[in-house]
Amino acid sequence: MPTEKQFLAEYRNSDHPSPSVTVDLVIFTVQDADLKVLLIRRLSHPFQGRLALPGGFVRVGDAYDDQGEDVSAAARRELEEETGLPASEVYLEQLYTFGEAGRDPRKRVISVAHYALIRPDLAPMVTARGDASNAQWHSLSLLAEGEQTLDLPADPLAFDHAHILWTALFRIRGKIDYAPIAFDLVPATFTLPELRAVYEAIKGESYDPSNFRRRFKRMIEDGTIEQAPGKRVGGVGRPARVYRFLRP
Amino acid sequence: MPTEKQFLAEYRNSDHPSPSVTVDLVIFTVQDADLKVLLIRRLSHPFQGRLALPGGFVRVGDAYDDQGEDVSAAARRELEEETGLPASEVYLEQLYTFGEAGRDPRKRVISVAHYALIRPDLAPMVTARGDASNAQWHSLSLLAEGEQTLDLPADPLAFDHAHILWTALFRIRGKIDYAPIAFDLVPATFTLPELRAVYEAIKGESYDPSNFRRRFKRMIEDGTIEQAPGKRVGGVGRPARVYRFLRP
DNA sequence: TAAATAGTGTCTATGAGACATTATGTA
DNA sequence: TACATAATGTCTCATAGACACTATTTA
Repeated sequence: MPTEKQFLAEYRNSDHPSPSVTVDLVIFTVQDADLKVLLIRRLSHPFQGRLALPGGFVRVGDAYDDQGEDVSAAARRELEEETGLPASEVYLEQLYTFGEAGRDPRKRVISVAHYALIRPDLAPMVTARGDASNAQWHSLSLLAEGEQTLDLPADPLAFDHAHILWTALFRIRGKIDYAPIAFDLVPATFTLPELRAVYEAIKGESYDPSNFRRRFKRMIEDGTIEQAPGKRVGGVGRPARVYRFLRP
Repeated sequence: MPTEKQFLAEYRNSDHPSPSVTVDLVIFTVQDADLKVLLIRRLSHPFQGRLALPGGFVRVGDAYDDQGEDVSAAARRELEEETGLPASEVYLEQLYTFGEAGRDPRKRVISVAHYALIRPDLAPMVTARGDASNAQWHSLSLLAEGEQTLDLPADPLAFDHAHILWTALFRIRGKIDYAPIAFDLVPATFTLPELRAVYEAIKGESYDPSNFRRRFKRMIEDGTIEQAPGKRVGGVGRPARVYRFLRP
């Protein structure tokens, strides 16, 4: 009976074929009360010319003492490569793993999809970079209203990315009701109307301003958000108070 | 510029090393008001002799026209192999993908964890089979009370399986509040006290029988559950009415 | 001053927690 | 009949929806 050490020393990889594993990213932001997602235009086959989610391969090592990068690290790395933003400034979470055979016509690819939330003050930096990233923000407002499929007939997404995008939208719609993810879609200081616009963009429905206010009045009493100095000036109408989210 | 067809014809797999992909299963049942999970005793290295979650490799094909089985199909297959039950009788859902480098000391393995819910009338069949499956039900009642780590010091689980198990428990604790998963943990006909025992086992807290009853009175009015003929006889005390869940 | 938007107050319906009370079976 | 458990009823409080009203800014 070998010891565990001996077993590992003699272990050889089996000869079964292995899949490739990728991470795909559904990167959201809210600009002008409008939910947007970052998509790239594919330059090569397959699905050449189609819009697609940003993503890439998980780097795998075959050395005994280096198995490569964590899947979560691959997601962070891709996020930084695609947006130019440090992952520390972005909310990033694993979404779901899409592992249907044939979802990539080239070979067996299993995708661990993630979603990310970009604050609107950082969103313009993503598309204003000089480098070769051809990523653009695309509005989801048309889709959110009709609850239709996310495949616009005129411009369907590559691979199963419409399915992934729909899954991500469904996830944040559910999660915003019980987790403070809306604060990752407003600037560090924000007004209650701005926060409400995030909820309305994600849920695709309007909220009563008064009742929405009351909902966050409790968070002020809790100490989860606090009033910040200054007001939002410049627009028409009464300026709104400014708040800051205190991450627990 | 090649067409997509030409591109695919000329496509060759890159020479990057690929990971192995497995599915691991967190299989729950509730017996005698007690949440239980199905674990196997590992017979070989690594972690020989330790308890572990059932699981296995996703079968991957390298032929152009056969990329192997879907990840979800692999989970169903493993579920049937480990339990002997048809997957159609079991609730099965993807949980999370665990892709940390080094989580398997042999080589890079990415695990797409799933969880399953077995009705208590089927649970005895899982462990009463003649074949070589050395799976056993293990109670989680000790762990649920103290909210401690799931690694019992005396018998820690193999790999990162304690982490996976904790993630699954956390998931069903949240999901039972808004999805009808409790009905997958009672027989086809059940009493309200039986259903309440499932909630109490999963949440690790007790429910007021009266308020719990009111909560499901609405489902009777909705038509999501209906009264079934007969009563639960045999025990002491007043026999309880029997209900049936009408899957929407 | 008018328009626009921010913020407050109030009425009501619904649902949950706590707990007393009644009903129906078995030993 | 005593006991155990199922089922019902009630009181109270917290919260959400609807909506009327007040406050503060700009044009």
